[in-house]
Parts: sequence; structure tokens; C-alpha cells
Amino acid sequence: MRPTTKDLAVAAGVSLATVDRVLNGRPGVKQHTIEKVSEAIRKIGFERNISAANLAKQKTYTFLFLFPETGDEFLDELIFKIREVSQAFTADMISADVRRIDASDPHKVANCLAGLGNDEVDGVAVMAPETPPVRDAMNRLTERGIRAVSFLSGRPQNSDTDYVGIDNHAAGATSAHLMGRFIGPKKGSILVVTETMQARDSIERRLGFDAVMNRDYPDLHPLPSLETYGHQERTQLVVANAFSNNSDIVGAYVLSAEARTPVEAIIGMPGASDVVCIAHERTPFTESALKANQLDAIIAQNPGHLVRSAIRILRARCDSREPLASQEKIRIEILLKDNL
Amino acid sequence: MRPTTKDLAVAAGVSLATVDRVLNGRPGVKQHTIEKVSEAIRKIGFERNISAANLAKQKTYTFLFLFPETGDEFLDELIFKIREVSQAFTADMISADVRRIDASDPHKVANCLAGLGNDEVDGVAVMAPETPPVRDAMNRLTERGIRAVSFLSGRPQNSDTDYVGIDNHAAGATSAHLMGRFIGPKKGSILVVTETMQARDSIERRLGFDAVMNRDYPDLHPLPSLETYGHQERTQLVVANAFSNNSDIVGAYVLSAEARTPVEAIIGMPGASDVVCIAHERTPFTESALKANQLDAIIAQNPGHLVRSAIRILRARCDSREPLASQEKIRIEILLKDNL
DNA sequence: CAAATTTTGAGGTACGTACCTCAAAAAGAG
DNA sequence: CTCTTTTTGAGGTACGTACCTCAAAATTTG
Repeated sequence: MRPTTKDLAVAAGVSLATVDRVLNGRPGVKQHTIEKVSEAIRKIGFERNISAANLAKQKTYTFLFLFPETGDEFLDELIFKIREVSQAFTADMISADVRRIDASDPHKVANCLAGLGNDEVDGVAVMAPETPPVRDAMNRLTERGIRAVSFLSGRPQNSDTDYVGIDNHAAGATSAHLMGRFIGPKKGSILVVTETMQARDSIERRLGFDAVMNRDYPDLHPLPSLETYGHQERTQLVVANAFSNNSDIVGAYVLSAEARTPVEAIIGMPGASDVVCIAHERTPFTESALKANQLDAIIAQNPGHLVRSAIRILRARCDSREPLASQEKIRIEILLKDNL
Repeated sequence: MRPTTKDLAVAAGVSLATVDRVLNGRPGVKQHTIEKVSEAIRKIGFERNISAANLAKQKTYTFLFLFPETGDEFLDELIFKIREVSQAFTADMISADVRRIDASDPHKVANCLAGLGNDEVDGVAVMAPETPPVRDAMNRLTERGIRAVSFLSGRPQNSDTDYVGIDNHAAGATSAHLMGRFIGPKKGSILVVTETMQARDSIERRLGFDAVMNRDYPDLHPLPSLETYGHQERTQLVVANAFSNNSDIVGAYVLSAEARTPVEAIIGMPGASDVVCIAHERTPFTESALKANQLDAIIAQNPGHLVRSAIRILRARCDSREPLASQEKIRIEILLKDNL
């Protein structure tokens, strides 16, 4: 049988009250006694029964996903998953909600984070560009005892904040590898399109992509990144320009999660059916484009895993546990028609 | 606040004792009362606090993984993961163990299953070929209240037993797709190697592989499956024979989890560096072969996910809950050098 | 050495559920 | 209508932990 606090008290030669004081960091215990208890914990392998503790504390975990106001189908899918996962986690006394704010304004994000009360929320998953105000606000949250993770975007480099999402450099490298192999012996240029190169994920994907292209596929020339800014007409224009300026386009890589507009522009170009086209994230659109052979592969991260991972990490941090790293590494999925 | 049994009693207009009788299926309650309580459950959205219930019941989940005695590196990895995951799940009062038996003898497997006591084990994940004795033994286990899932091999087709593992038909199809694209415009034969075609997973992978090859890549001809029976000399022989009988081999697909022997035989053949080679499962060997460009892709299933999924499904079944299907579908991972 | 202070122990209640007993109420049988 | 049986209620204890109070013991201070 698993040892309880009672067993621990006996093993440490102290009373239950003292064990309680030590376990919950209450004052008025001699250093020597603390050590006696700590040693007994190791000796008998005591592990606090978190369920029982949460029951006694009436603890419920409340987590918040802070998402941008504007978003693509992938964001919708994430929000749907949060509701689904939240449902499934009620048994674990966890509830998760979504709040959407204008992520383009770092101060709004920071203000929102600053306005969160300790009684209101136990942890936040923030999806917003990494800017000093946001980083500061997240650090201040942590100081106040509210856990924070970076969700998909904006992993602070030199911070110890947890990050939930794929390794974007590796994702770009994987795209390049796949594209190089799919294109085969042909030579030519590669179109690279994104919503904005301001976003950290786009930058990293591009770097990974270029690294592999340069190293392994010298016959392929990635063109400078085209930015769509999310506007359909602009996308149409820059893609058409790129095709008319480069008659040798053999591949297209859409960096951003918003794939629909760029992909539709690309497949509308003459001769586009011979262009190997790779995009990110599984959405109703990318899925049907893959089935219709308009896309050759999708580089994806599983929305359900992302959401669950964020919640597991936040919960672990709330319990002062270390998350299981091997479980929380989000895999880069390669989707083809046959493994959708 | 989440409604408790007390709230439920008030809402149903009955006493706590009656609520308890209904919730735990104890006898001596009028049908009409049961319905009153059930309706109140729906009305106030009552959900049993499983942590509290398990605490009261002193319930701990004990799960067993039944694995073959002989196995490859992938099996070792699985066993390692079971220990790791078991550790992480102690907080949830779950413990998982491994028992290894001679899986080639269905009766030994069946006997082992039959010998499991209800007090000893709550659920079993069985990795053994699907044979009538095993299927029967699993059904009888279920009847005795011990949950069972098929792990990787031997999903009974017409049974409602849960299955943990990838869709092997889709995995074969994915391999074919990838191989077709990687080989490009060349024509030729494809070597297909496996430990044994007796195994259901090999059969299904082969079917999926052939389906896509026939449909999409008419210039590629998959050869009849070579069986190694796990013997190194035999492998060497059949592979060498295949190469000397077929001068146009452009691809090789290793179906089975044991990839080392076949892959080593293949890369030892003259001209093998031009052969696109795809194998299953990530192991130290396949990983290094991928990095060394000896393998072009690995089709994998994540051992950690497999183990966790099996445990989550068993736990859900023990609690008479439905597992979350979208979480438990094991994804077919495509591993390239860049997303290892 | 006594007084003040710190440290420890003993005991309680609570969380939400399970499971038990015993008595009271309701329903059915004759 | 009485007697038997079924159904229900009231109350208790327990699980492992948290958190509280009060007194006793140990230690430090003057």
C-alpha cells in the first residue's frame, strides 16, 4: 500500500501536524525537523496523493487560452478542441476557457494579462507575438503565482517560459527535404509565401527551409518571401508577379497557418499543376486541397495535442511538478493523402 | 460550484442514501425513484467526482502489458516507455507492468490471460497474434470485469475490443505514396520484406501499399513479400536472390518492426544507394540509418503515445467511460532526417 | 532559574464519495 | 385492516490530505 501522511509521521518520528507543516511549508518548524521529515519522505517513498489534496483544498484548475481576435480556420479548430478537451478534463477538476484579444497590440495583451486575478485563473496559454511588454507581463504573472506558457507563437528565447508548439526550424527543414525529394531531378525556383515575416514562426520556418535547401538541393532556388498581410487582392498580385517574373517555379511553400488565400492564388496560376506545393496546418481547406492533389503535403501540428499539452504543462506547474518532456514535445506531422 | 451528491439528493427529492443506491447500482430502489434521480442528474448536470470516489473506494488501477518474449529494439523501447509512463501515472493511482510470454503459442497466451485474478489486475494490453484461443480468452476476461485492449497486433475484426496502434493499411498506403514520390519518374521493381506474412499488421500494410502502388504508380512493380523469419542468414539469402533475379530494383519497403536485419542486407547490395528504402518504427538503428541516408523515411508510431493511449483507454473502460476517440487515434508519423 | 518564545503534538472538522446499519415509512399480501 | 415485505431516510465511519485551535513540551533569553 502506498504510504500516507500518517506513515510518514511514524517514519519521521514526528506528529501528523508537523508533517503537515513541512509538506505545506508552514512556519514554525526547526530546520532539523524539516530534514528528518524530508529524509523519511525519501526513505519510505512518500508521494502526496494529489487527488486527496485537491479534494481537501477544494482545488479546481482554471486555465485560460489567450488568442488573437482575427484568425484562420486553424484557430477555429484550436478553439473547438479547447471546448472538447475542457469537457474531457472536467473529471480532473480542470476547466479551460478562451479569451480573444487584439494580439497585434502588445499593450492590450499585456493589460489583459495584468488584469487577471489570482482567484480567477491558475494558468494562461498565450498566443501573441513576442514583444517586450508581453514578455514582461508574462513574467509578472508568474511572479504572482499564475503560470504562463507560450502557445505556438512568441516563445521568448532567453526565458524559461514553457513553449507549446512544434520546432519551427525543423518544420521548415522538413518541408524543404520533402519538397526537394518530391521535385526530383528538376531545377528551378521555389515560391515562399507567408502572411507576414514579422511572425517568429515564419522566420524560423524560413531559416530551416533555406538551410536544407542550400545544403541538399543546390538546383532549387527559394525566392524571397512574399508577404500577403492577409489580403486576398494583394496575395493574388504578389503571386502573379512572382510567376511572371520567374518562369521556372517548380515548388511553393506556404509558411503561415493561413494557407487558403496563398494556395488558391498559386493553384490558379497557369502550369501550377506541376508545382510541388506544401503548406502548414490541417484545416478543411488544406485537407480538401491535399485530396485534390492541389497540395502535395501538409506540415501539421495536432490541435488536440497542442491544447492538451498546454493544459498538462500548466497543471504540472500548478502542482510544482516537472512536465514529462518526452510527452510534451509536439511532433511535426507530415500529412499525405493516405495518412490524413 | 460543481454539484455534489448532496445537491443531487435535494434536486431529486430523495435522501443521500437513495442517491448512493442509484449511483452505485445497489438493489432495493423502485424504478420510479431511479428515474427521478437520473432525471435530476441530467437536470443539474451532476458528474461523479472520480477522484473522491476512488479515494473512498481506495481504488488503484493495475494494468498489465502482455508482450512477446522475443522482440526487437522497438519492443525494448515500448517497455522502457511503460516504466516511464507508469512512474508519471502514480499520481493518478495507476500502475502498469509488463509480463512477457511466448506469444507464438496462443494457448500460453490464453492460459496467462485466464490466470489473471480480478484482484490482481484491472486491465490488460495484449500484444499477440489474433487467434481464436486468444480472442476467446480476451472475451472471457472482459466478462470477468477485467478490461482488455489489443496492443499493436491482433485486432480482432469482428470484436468490439479496443485496439491501440496505427491503421496499418493507411501506413502501407503512406509508404507507397512516399516511395512513389521519392523514386520519381524511374521505373522498376520494389522489394518488400517482412519478418513473417503471418502477422496481421504485415498483411494490412502490404495491402495498403499495393493499393496505392497499383493506383498511382503503374511504373513501379512491388515484388512478392520476402519473409525473413527473423534469421539473419536467411534474410541475407532471400534479399541477395531478389537482387540478382531483379536487376531493376528501385525501392525497398520493410514491413515489419524488426528492420535491422533486412535493411542491413539491402544496403549491402551493390547499387543499393540508389534504392529508395522505407522501414517502420523508430529505433536506434533506423534512426542512425536515416541520418546516414541509408533509409529515406521511417513510418513510425510513437511508443509513448501507444503506451499512454492503452492506459487511458483501460482507465476509461474501468470507469465505464467512453475514451476520447480523437485523442486515442494513433497517428502515422513520417520521419525524415529533419523531423527526427 | 524563571520567564518568554519557539517548536511540537493532539485533536478536531472538512472535502466528495462509498458503504454500512438501523429504523421509519410506504407498498403489497392476506 | 393487519402483517409482511419492500423501499426510503437518517446517521455514522472511512479514504488521504488540508487547515485550524489549543495545550504541552522544548528551547532560548534575561
